[in-house]
Amino acid sequence: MEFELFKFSANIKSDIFLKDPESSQLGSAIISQSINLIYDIGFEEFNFRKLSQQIGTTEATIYRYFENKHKLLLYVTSWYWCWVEYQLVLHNTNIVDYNVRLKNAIKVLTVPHDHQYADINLQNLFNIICSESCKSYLIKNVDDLNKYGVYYNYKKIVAIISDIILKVNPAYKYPHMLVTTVIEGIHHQKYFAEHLPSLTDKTDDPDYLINFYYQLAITAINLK
Amino acid sequence: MEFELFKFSANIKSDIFLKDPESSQLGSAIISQSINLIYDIGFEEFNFRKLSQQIGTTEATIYRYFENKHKLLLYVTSWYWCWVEYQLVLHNTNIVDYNVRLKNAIKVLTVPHDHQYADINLQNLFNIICSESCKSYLIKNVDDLNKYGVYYNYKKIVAIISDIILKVNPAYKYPHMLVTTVIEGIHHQKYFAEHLPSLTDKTDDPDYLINFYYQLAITAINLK
DNA sequence: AGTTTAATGATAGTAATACTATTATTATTG
DNA sequence: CAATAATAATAGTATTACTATCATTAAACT
Repeated sequence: MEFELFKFSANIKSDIFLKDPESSQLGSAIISQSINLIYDIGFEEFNFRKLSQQIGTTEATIYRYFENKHKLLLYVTSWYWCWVEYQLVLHNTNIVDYNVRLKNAIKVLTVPHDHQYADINLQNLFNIICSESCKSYLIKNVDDLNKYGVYYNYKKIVAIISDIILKVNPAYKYPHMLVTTVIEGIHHQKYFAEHLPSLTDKTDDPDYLINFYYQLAITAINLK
Repeated sequence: MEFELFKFSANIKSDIFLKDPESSQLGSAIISQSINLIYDIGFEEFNFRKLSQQIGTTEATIYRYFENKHKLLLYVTSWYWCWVEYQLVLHNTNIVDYNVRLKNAIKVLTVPHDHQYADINLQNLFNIICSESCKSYLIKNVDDLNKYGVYYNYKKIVAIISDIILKVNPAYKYPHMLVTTVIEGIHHQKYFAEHLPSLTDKTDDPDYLINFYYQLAITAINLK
């Protein structure tokens, strides 16, 4: 009999999938292998035929779980935001200082703490979050999808961190803007550091990103 | 006989195209109509067949100008950065205060000043820059493309504004990071305001974005 | 144990996409 | 007016993004 403090289970809107991938081993394989395959070949080159070959199943079977590869990306990014939510709870329980909470949040958003969770490679996941996650909403049918609540998990993280900001300064006017600027900024800087270094300023300090965005945020928030 | 103070001509790396679209009327139509068509249907739905029908030419002809639709997007985004460079010159000539220069730069990045240039709809262009431009580098072959200098125009804008920042504070450590955070932030906030409003904080003030990012930048830069 | 039900595998097929190739026609240049 | 280049017209191919069908296996119920 196992004893678990937190049982992590992704809380993802059912409109994203046709059949819940958490309901079967094959479903789990679809998610974990998608992450690895998208990491290897990129989302544009990724398709259900290649994925089915990697898993050892058929294209038709994967289509029973997801309508198309875009919905799968939506699932993977939602899973990531669930994971972040879980990490935020872990890192911020019993922390009373909201400045520290904010810094911890930025820390969670900047590095994947662990290497592996169940069969999911968190390093690969974080990598594709940086390079592919914005493709889940930068699409023509974003408004339709949004009606079905498919961006719920991202919005929730933004709301949680916005609330921390408002605890630091209840009069601050732009908490959501600041949060999304920091989140998307982190993703971009990670990507630039790897591929377009002249667009960023990577240093030897492993915490340079955390420090940059924490400084940016905290000074903006405390501006009178 | 026409008299022009500035003759605007895009300075775009020839590796992006097969045949220079500025060299013919058809080429110009390819660019201007691409912008309108991508604006209408989004980059994923956009293809050379639809574009050729809109222009009244054939798919094969467009393929003589561009290898594929991704290169065309690269051309359009590069054209935008050329336009921004031109606007920066226009707005910052004779401005001595570098704080003002920075604010003007952010202004240029936030709103398309004019409505139309030649046959190009600048409103549509700016709109697709916000939603599609990051797809020009968030791709698997980014390193190959980068070797050919296809991101030259974006890098140049980042360098120009970074230099302004360094004039404000020569000791500032992260000028490029700050500039790309602001640029990509502006694009995201514009998009969120239109499609995912709970991720941003749009106000009645038409200058709220300019003010937010100028404040953010200037306080970060002047931090001792 | 045996029957129903559900999930997956195997296979096939279609419409659309992303091109490439070929030849004819028109426009431009020398 | 000839030569050259650009475009139009047409056709064709490989791949992608699915959908459909039916056989097989596994799970669940009685």
